[in-house]
Amino acid sequence: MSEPKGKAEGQENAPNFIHDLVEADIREGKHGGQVVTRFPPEPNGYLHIGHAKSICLNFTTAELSGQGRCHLRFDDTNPEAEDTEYVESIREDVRWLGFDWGSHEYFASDYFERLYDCAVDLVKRGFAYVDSQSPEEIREGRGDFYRPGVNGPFRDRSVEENLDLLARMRAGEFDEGAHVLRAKIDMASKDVNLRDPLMYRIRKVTHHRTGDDWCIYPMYDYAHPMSDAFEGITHSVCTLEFAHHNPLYQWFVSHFDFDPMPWQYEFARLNLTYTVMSKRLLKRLVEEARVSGWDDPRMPTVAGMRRRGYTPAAIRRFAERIGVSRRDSVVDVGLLEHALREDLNVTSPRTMAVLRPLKLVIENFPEDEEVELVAPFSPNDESFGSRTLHLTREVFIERDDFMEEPVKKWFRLAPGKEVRLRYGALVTCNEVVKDDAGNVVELRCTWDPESKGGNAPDGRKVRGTIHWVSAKYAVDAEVRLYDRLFNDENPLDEAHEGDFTDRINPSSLEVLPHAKLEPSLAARGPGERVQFERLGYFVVDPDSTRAHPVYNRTIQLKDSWSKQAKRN
RNA sequence: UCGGGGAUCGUCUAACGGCAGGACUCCAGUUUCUGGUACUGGCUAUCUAGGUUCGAAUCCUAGUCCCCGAGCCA
Repeated sequence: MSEPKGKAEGQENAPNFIHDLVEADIREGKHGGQVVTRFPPEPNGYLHIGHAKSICLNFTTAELSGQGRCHLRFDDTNPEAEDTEYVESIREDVRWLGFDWGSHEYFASDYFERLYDCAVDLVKRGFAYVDSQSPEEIREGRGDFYRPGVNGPFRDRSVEENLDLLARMRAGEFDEGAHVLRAKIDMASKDVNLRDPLMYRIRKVTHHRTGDDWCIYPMYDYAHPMSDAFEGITHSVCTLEFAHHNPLYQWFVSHFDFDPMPWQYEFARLNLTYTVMSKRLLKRLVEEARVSGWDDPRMPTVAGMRRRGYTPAAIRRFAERIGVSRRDSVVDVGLLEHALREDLNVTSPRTMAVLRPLKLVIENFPEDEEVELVAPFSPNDESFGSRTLHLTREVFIERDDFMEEPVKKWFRLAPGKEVRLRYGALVTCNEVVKDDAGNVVELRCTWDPESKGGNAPDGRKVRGTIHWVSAKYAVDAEVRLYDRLFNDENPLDEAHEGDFTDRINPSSLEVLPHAKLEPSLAARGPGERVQFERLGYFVVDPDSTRAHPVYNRTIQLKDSWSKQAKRN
């Protein structure tokens, strides 16, 4: 049965070689058609967009099989780095992204006893031994890329002695570094990972879950494949830098009778332009207070993106679009931003807010009069409903929407020009009021009372439409304007002088303390997303209160005018 | 001096010996009470050199460049 060649024509399927390969396994009935994957973070930090790619991959791969499942497993084998704080944030982030691991939440630390038993078994069968060399001696004995390693003096200890030593390691009789358990493989292997890799080390450190029950902890290389096998993982998906571990992974699991027998597959990790992704660097940003924390809206962490106003759907869509391959790549952050706008465009109510207010007085509008206007929350979707706006004698408009000496093709307000106040009325600017320093402080206009709602009865075309807020009803708010954290497409580019923190965009955050909101915006709670018409998408920050609303700019609308203006 | 992985529009990615396709970006236009959205059209790519073949991004040979690997981290 041959598939139609190529997917050309309106291909909706995201390119994804892992999916292709798993689908082939399902077709062939491998593992009885079962697909079990896992997302295995170490709880030592916050998840970022790179993890999100992996989460999406693992969960969607499992979905390929009708009865598949994806586990959430915390790889907590290094007690020094880990903490329950991170466990909770990871759970929250995965859930927020829209994935459900059901009852399949596991910890590598749950397997400590079983891992130990398996280690004892390997010792008994002559596949592991206790090495009592110092760390320096072990490193020396391992050789390097060009020289094979050499067998150490403890490599041929008797099974009895190894068993005794291992038991005493566990019992806490030895200091850290005194002994380690090593797999007995091949010190001369071309593959450095196979030169008797460490399985256990002594660490007298309290573990966030097992407390002081253990003072020996398994290494990733041993714990990870075994944990996969314990859980019945069929497809163990990880990033490319683990590719060298595959032979070792297979070595460990093949010494036991697991069914299914897991296999490891590697894909290229995500890199984004204008972004740093490594935990180490993100940590520096936090510690050096370049950002407000792990959930700073400029951070590529899931928590930061959530606070920024990203939607889970946008992130999932992005992950699907960029595909999965084995090629090192740097994805243009514009792709992420596009996926974001695409989702926000169809999910966000339209509202009006003025970021940098300029007062506009309608001189022929009676002082105490108000005009009620019904404005839809969406231009294309009636289900969003509408709200009532009040046009009053004094309104605020955006400073950027007025130009005293307009450039060519300027559609907005200028002396003598007529514009539409969106859903409001047509107004013409008559006079510009300035302060002593020559700054424009107020605009005096007249309106066409016949244009209530926004259109003139004579049908004349008015090109410019600007947003506005009634001065009488406006609600004061703080608006935080976020932009890309770095100026440089590749903040880590070594061709530059200095360090990546020198490439931080100084205007990645601008706080506007006195923005003016339409009243409907004051009642919204943290996490609610809206569009400020003509400006961008915004989200209510957790800092927001009824008395002091705070909105974060998620992303600007595409702006072909500013592009054109730059060319002029 | 070793081993592994990789190279296709500016970016990400398809094509598995048979018309180099899609998405983003960019450009031009239509619609529009958001200079938004939607819609239409357009530009742009097979690392290099040989070879096999009617036909090569794909197979072969030789090279070039990039990434990863020598933690008692994951």
